[in-house]
Amino acid sequence: MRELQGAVLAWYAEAGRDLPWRRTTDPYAILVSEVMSQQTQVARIVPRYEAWLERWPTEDALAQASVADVLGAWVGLGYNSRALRLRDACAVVARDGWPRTAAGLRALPGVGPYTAAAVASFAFGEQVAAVDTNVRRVAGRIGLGTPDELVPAGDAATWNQATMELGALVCGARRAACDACPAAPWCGSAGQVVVTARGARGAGVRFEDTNRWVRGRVVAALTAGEDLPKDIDPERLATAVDGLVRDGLLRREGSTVALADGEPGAVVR
DNA sequence: ATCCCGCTCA
DNA sequence: TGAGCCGGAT
Repeated sequence: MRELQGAVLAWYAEAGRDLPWRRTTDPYAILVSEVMSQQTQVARIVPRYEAWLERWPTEDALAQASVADVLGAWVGLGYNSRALRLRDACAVVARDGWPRTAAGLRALPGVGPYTAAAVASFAFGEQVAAVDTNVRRVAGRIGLGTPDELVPAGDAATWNQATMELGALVCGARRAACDACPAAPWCGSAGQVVVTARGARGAGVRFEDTNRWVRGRVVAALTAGEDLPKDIDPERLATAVDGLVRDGLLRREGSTVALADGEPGAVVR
C-alpha cells in the first residue's frame, strides 16, 4: 500500500500537469476551478479560469455580480445553474466567511461531496479523499478498498491531485495505458482492464426536441436583451420557463419573465 | 449520434 | 434511486 502510494506520487511529480489552480490555496480560486471542471475538460478551462479570476478576483466580487454577467461569462462551460450556485455560494461566504471543513463546505449551494472534499483538502489541508469519477474508477480497478483508505498520511491534497491525474491521463474510462501506469504492480486489473465502448445503440432524441435546447434559447435571448423566441411551441416554452424560474435563473413578473435580478421583462406568450 | 462530469430535487 | 442539466468530445 505504502509502495503503491509512493509510486503514484512519484509519477505525479514527474507527469502531472502544471495547472494554475494547483499553485494557489485561495479557497475561492479553487472553488471556481472545481465548479468549472465539474463539466468541462481541464485544458479548455485554463483560459476561462484566468479570465474569471481577473473579472471577479474574490468571493466578495463575485457575490455582487448580476445574473446576466455571470451567465454571459459562463457561456460554453456547461450547466448554467452551476454558475449561479457558485455566485450564491460566494454570497454566503461573503457574509459568513469560509467553512474550513468538508462538512461545512458541503452546505454551500452547488457544493456536493466531491467539491467539498476538493476545496477542504486543497485550501484547508483537510485529510480527506476527493472522489470524482476518475478516482472512483482508479480505486475500483486497483481493487484496494475505498478511496479514503488510500490517502497517504498527511498528504491528501497531493494525493487527490495525483489520483485524479492518473485517471485523466493513464487510467481512462475508455483507454487504460497499463504499461505506463505507476500503480500497475499493485493493480488487480493491470493489463486486463475492460474498456467499455462508446454506446452505439438506441435512437437518440434530436437536441432541438429537448427541453435543454429550449432553456438555452430562452437564456440566450434574455441575456441578449431580447424577447422570448417566437418560433418555439408555447407549451414547450412554458415548460422551459417554469424550470428556469424554479432553478433561480428567471423570475416572473405578472405575465412577463426576466433574468432573476435583471430588468423587467419579456412577455410570456 | 451518443456520452459524460457533480449536484439537486422528486 | 434516478432524471435533468449544458455543450464539447468522441
